[in-house]
Amino acid sequence: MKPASARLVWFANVATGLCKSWSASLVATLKDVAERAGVSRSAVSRAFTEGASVSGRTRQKVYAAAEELGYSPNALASGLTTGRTKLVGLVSDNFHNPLFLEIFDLFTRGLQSRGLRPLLVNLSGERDPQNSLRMLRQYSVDGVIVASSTLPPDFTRSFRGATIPIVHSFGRKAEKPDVHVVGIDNHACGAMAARTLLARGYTSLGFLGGPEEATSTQDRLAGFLQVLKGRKGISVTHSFADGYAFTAGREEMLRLLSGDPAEAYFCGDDVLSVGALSALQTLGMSAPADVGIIGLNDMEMASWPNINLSTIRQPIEDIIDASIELIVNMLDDPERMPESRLFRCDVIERGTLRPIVA
Amino acid sequence: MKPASARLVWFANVATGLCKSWSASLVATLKDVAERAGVSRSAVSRAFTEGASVSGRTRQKVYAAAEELGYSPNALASGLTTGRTKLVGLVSDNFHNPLFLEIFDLFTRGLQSRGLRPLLVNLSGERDPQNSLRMLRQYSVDGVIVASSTLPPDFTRSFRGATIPIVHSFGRKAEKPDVHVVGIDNHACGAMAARTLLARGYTSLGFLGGPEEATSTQDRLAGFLQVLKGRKGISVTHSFADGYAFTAGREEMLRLLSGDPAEAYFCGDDVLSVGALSALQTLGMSAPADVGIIGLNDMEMASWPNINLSTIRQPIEDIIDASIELIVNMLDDPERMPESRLFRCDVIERGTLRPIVA
DNA sequence: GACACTCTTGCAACCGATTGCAAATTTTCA
DNA sequence: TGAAAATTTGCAATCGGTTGCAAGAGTGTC
Repeated sequence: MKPASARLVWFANVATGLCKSWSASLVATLKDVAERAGVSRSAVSRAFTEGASVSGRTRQKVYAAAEELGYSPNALASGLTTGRTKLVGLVSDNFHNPLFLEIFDLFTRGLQSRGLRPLLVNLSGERDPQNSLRMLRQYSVDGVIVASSTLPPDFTRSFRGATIPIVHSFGRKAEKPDVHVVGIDNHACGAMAARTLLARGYTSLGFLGGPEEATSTQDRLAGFLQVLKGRKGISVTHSFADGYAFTAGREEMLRLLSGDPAEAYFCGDDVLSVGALSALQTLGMSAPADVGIIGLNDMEMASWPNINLSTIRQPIEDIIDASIELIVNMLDDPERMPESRLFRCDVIERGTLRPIVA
Repeated sequence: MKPASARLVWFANVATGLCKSWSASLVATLKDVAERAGVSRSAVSRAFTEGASVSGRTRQKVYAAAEELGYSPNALASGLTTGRTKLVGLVSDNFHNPLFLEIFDLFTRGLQSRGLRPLLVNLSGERDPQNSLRMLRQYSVDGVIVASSTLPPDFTRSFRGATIPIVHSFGRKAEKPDVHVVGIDNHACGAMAARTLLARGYTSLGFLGGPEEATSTQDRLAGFLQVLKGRKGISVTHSFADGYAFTAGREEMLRLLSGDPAEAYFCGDDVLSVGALSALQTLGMSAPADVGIIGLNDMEMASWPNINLSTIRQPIEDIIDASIELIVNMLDDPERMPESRLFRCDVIERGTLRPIVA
């Protein structure tokens, strides 16, 4: 069970060129490098550790030997002793909303640029966090990012007991959250949508939400209603789509249009809006001529000229940057008090709402 | 540096309830379980190993102790000795084509269901595989899946030297590939597109491809041209978009329409087609009335009623299943001869081509 | 040249598991 | 009942690193 180091040295003595390709398969270890450089294993370890006590001369020798052997330190072995694996769990349950491709792109790049590695976990309907938590603990991840706007509040709560740094991105804000939350104020966004529609003179308004059990849906609806409640001359209705997905939005809008639709709808997510627009189109209608539509997120597709959706922009770059920053800080200070970090949203004027009335 | 096991036992003696929450933070180890169950560490290890030699009685004792301590084995430590981490590198450079969200969804679920964990690597423009390769080696991944239809052939070639199981999904087929390739026959798809357009009576045909350097673009074009070359009465043109993305497709189609456009275009990817359709719409035109469009992939969006794109379906589920199956097989037999595994594509008739001429 | 001080280095224990081997136990069968 | 066979168990070495500690080398000063 120890051919690697033995054989390696042999090849290393034969020819550097050959060695290079072999070292790739029978991976070189600390010990191999130490022997080749004529120093102790500790010396090699220190040479690869920022700020460790090594002389320049030793470091040179070590680097040279490492280069020849194609050595690079085993992150898992070092994680075993240091307790730092640089692995970060990236947990999500939304693999159907195109926005999340943008989100994964930003997360992976952000983590990579800080030397962290995303271990992707697809919840795919699993509501019990215990399995994921156990799995992530098995891999000794340094931290966990949960990216989801739909998970029930107790999902992340389970992580509280475990002293594992966690941030919930796109989660629900709270005065005293169980874990760090980075996202937007969904309640305020709902209110913003309501005011936007009012300013354009709509008097019969509808909320076409995502799944009723999603916290984001609940909060957006609550904010929407709070602004409108009790206003005279304004009627409000609301209903929910089956999920945050195109088809769900389209179906629900088809259903609404078959009855007595509102003048304008606030859709709980852009992907729902796009579904709703498709429903309009199918019935020979369009926005804003027949029905006004405002979405939420400003996903890339919203700006496509054939969609041109008026929406509320959620600053996903800021949210993701802040999430990563929080995780990184927590690596040093895991006990840090959980806080909610919220970012402002803005209305993006495009072509699915009629203009503001004077 | 060894408070975990020591303290843990103490708590375990005090109260099981308390212990549970603590064991979550100061993670219990093999040793803790062994002590609590009154057996050796080997026994505990064996109790958690499928098919190891343990008596039922010991196993019960161990499970009971493990349950009380909230123990689950450390995957990294075990990976260190067994050489199996159950980590699989999932490498991609396409985070802008919505199709890839579907692809990531399928990959992560497929891997997870086989007990493997995806370590996501975002190439984000990096053309040199050495960095990723080194990184993946550092984490001792059991295998690597490269999911990309655009990477240059020598990207995966670098992995050949390393005896690390690798499959290239959505890659270019070859007689004797450097690594396993799973995907479609892009050349055949190009030919299929050409024949589809001919059958509908188009006489002036265009290829609107993705990036010229992408192997998939090159092969699709070659197949397209091969069918059409030398046919009299048929004219062919081709050009390339800047990337596999909406905007790129739209821009290129706008450019084409400002000149002397063909009667029908084969777009190298659905997302380009959607961009092209948007361009038509902007200029007050539509498909198939003014220009015919056929795409490739059949991404979810292609079936949305307001897009309704005629396209060639790529069976991504099959491709992904086969890729995972290959990786799993290679865990046992890493030296397995690389092969190309190709799946058939089918034309999906929707609304952007005129009907077949009699 | 001797002494005190700082910087380097190697030894050896450790991280949390696995596993070959031999001893101890149980089972089987005459 | 007893010996042989089969099963279970623990010891100790190992995987690839890290790190506290003490010894060794190097520097500066008088």
